[in-house]
Amino acid sequence: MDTENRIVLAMAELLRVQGYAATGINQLVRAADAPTGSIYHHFKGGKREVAAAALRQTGAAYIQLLPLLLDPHEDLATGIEAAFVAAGEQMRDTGWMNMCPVGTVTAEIADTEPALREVAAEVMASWVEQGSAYLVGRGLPEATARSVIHALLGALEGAFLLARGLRSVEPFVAAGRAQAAYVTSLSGSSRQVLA
Amino acid sequence: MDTENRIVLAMAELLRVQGYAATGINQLVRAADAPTGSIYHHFKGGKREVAAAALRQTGAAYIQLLPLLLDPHEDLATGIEAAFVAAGEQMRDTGWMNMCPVGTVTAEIADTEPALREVAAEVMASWVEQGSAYLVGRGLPEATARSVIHALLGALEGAFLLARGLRSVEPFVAAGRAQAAYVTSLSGSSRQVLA
DNA sequence: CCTTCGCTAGAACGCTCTCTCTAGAGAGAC
DNA sequence: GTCTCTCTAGAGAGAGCGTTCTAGCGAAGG
Repeated sequence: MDTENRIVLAMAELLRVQGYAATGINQLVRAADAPTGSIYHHFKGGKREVAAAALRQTGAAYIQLLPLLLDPHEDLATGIEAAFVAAGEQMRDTGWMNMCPVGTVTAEIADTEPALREVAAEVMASWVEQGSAYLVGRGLPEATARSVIHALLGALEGAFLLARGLRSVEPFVAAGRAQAAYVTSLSGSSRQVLA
Repeated sequence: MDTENRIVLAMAELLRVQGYAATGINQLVRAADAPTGSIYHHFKGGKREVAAAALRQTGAAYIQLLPLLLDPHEDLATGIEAAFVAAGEQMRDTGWMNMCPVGTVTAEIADTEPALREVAAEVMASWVEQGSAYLVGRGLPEATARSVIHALLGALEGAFLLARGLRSVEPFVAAGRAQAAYVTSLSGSSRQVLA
């Protein structure tokens, strides 16, 4: 793998685990096994630009998990519940590391690093776009799909946060149950969001 | 107000806005208008101990909002939906600052500051405890209440995160709608979680 | 062969960080 | 008064930060 990619991947991993401010260039140098000079050669914007690249790359990768996890289930609600449980178990099995650098970073830099916050917003917006397109494909009306994907993404990021603090899969199980019930209620007796 | 309290409050505010790693002692000194010496006099553990106190204090304060926001509504689901919308509007009106230091901090320090992570876990556990007690008081069975409060807290923290990145109230509206539908489904036709 | 150029390499700079240390102000006990 | 003790006050140490800079390696082109 080339150096540039190693740098981005190492940065993504560090952001995921400890956020932006706590991640130093020296640490990145060690993790990516690349000299300081190379980092500034490939990313003239320095630490900030490497972080932006890492957020974009992992953001694009993560949303592809949506169809991967939900396609196998004919019933959307069942698939969602299973996906949340799976995410929780994976988190537990990897020592409660947060699985989403975008989530880890957004909170801490939103008011101190405007450029990075915009990158995070861009990534999240693309999640909403692609996610709601997928849900439309699964039979939800456009407006409903947008609302559901917002709720799903929020519940997922929130579950990561709680699980990371509590070191328990319970937030994932509960979130999956709630989102499944919500989605079920949409196609059930009342279709109030459809209008 | 005495110095010790000023320090804790200033730290809570800084954590809320920019997280733990990005918050420096000098910044805290300026914000709390207290000399460096005083900080280390009151908190021998330094920055870490101040942060722990701030997390505990705001954690205790925040859970008290639950009855405050939900008591006025006879229907639990309606109250939840309204509370989410209100939280979103307040966040928008305060310039999209995250309203929860615990959430802002947990992700970034979970793997680098074990002592603080434990404090965050303590705070979150007390939220679950007090929150589920409240929901039991509102008529939910014990096990259901625990699951619901996990889902609610997760959805709330997740909505903060998304809203902070996207600078939009849409995550709050969507989360409120989803959680309301979930709670309604519990007392509706099917009581599957009750067993 | 030699030149060019993308990239590696890491020393060094100026700055900021957390924390320690010494000095003294101010209130209360006697 | 004066002794005591809590707390204020901020300069300074030592480490680490992000970034810049110069030097040179090694493959491609002529």
